[in-house]
Amino acid sequence: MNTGSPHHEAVRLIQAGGASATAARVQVLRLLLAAHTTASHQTLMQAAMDEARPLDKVTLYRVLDWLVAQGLAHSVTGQDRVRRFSAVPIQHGHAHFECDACGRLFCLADHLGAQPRTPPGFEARQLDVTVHGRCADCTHAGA
Amino acid sequence: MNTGSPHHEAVRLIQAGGASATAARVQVLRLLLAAHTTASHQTLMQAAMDEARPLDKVTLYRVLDWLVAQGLAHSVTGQDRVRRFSAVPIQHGHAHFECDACGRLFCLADHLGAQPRTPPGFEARQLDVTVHGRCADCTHAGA
DNA sequence: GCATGAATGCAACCGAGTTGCACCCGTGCC
DNA sequence: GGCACGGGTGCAACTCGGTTGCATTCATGC
Repeated sequence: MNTGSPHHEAVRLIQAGGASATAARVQVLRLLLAAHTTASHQTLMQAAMDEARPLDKVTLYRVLDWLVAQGLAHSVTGQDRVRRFSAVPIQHGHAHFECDACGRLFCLADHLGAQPRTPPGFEARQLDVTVHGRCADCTHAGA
Repeated sequence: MNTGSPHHEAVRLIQAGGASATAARVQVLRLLLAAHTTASHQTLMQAAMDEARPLDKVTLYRVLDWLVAQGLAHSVTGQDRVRRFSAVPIQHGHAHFECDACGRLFCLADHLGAQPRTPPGFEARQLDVTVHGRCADCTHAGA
């Protein structure tokens, strides 16, 4: 198979779960795979527009939710209250980096540290670590 | 001084910065101090209503922003995209616990683990750790 | 070809948060 | 006492991310 093509890679990933690879799903997943950082709903809308295949915003929300439910993407909510999505497969417990200057969110490869102790009775299930600061671009631009 | 009275404690904290302790500021800070968990904007609106001293929502937003700017409160944005506020003084690097069942956010006393490694060029400034799971109330209710 | 269900598109809606502006009220000055 | 001034407050309208309801389209199995 042609794993070199982002399009076919997206189709392959979607069909791997036995689901039908509809145009919208393939397009969104392809855009997510192509994005180097996480992508917001708005970014994806714009990207779809740019390639002359505009997506309905509701369809986009539904496709994104579906991708997250399928484990093909994951979402992070930034400080600006905007959800951002990434096609990185869920490595449970990977950290994020949020740039305070440009607002972009990056997935970090590094694993997490120890989980903080929770009060008695509290049942911890997942750890969510976000590093705030400046991304390489903004550090460079500001220096 | 009467540190036993939440009201006077709030007045003292506000005036410590040389600012005027207006009714709205004292009321909001008092409500925050009285809350055992973090409080959302809506919670505070309701609490103010309950004590027959309703607050304008804009005033509340402005007072909260002011309190955060003064370092008298801090805000956390949950997965539900709602900001929650706490009067706990900023101990840089304290973690939060977000209950997936009831949505409440708690401040954890425990310190954070090691900061994940960031890619080259990235400048880390602050670490934000949130544990997801079920709070004591929800664990108890669900069992 | 046709029934069926999932996926899509459109419009209207919701809720958190913001902005603009008028008003109030305490303070300093004459 | 009257008045200008400025910070704080209240109201209304707005923005924006996201959701819901519903009709339509499309793929799929029979």
